[in-house]
Amino acid sequence: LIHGLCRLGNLEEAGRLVKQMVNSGLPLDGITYNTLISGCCKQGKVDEGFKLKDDMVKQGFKSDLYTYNTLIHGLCNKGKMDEARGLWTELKGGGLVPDVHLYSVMMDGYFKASKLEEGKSLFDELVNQKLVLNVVVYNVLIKGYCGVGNMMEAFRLRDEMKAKGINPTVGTYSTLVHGLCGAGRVGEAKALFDEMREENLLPNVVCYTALIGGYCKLGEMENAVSIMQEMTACGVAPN
RNA sequence: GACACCGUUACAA
Repeated sequence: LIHGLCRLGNLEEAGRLVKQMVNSGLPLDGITYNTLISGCCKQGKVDEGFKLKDDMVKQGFKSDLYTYNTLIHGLCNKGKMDEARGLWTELKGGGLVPDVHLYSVMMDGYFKASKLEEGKSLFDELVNQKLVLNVVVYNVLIKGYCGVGNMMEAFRLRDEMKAKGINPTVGTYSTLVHGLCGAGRVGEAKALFDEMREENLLPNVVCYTALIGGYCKLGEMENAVSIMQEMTACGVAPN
């Protein structure tokens, strides 16, 4: 129940449930704390999250990777990368080992803060750690390169992940479509839809919207409208 | 007690 309320952003009701638990003599456990911390961070209330972390430690629970990953994610979403890096150092000092979730959170944070080099060096570190790479890590990295207009590297990474047996997702292609459109390369973006279908991926509303945006940016409104009709014909409803 | 299962964290317009 608490998780569901947190996901909906209803921290007030979640808090009421917590009080009810405590009043009934049911102590919170570490997972419940982490759930609440995630709820706070999703609402941008990272400070509240830190208070809960202090509280859970006082109650005898250890902050684990869920705790740190969640708080670091919250900091990254606020662009507070120095503080995120501080927590990263803190968790390592406490004997925790960053996992692939945390690497992707940090990388994404650096890219969103336009710090490509920092994000890329985390990726290199991740590879050297011999942690198992996954599709999210690649999606994040590809987004980083798309964000700086380096489509060459973005596609090289797409090829690299496939070579490693990590299948791109629709999200991977949405990122690439958006990147190409941002560079005005809308024809190539449209051609990507065929590559997707060859990989048995069905373009969704995000992909189509990115492509429509590309045509709009070029002022090719008739093409934009025809894509909207095409998506509808393919059973993808515009939103 | 063992085993199994089991609630919390990351990416796209």
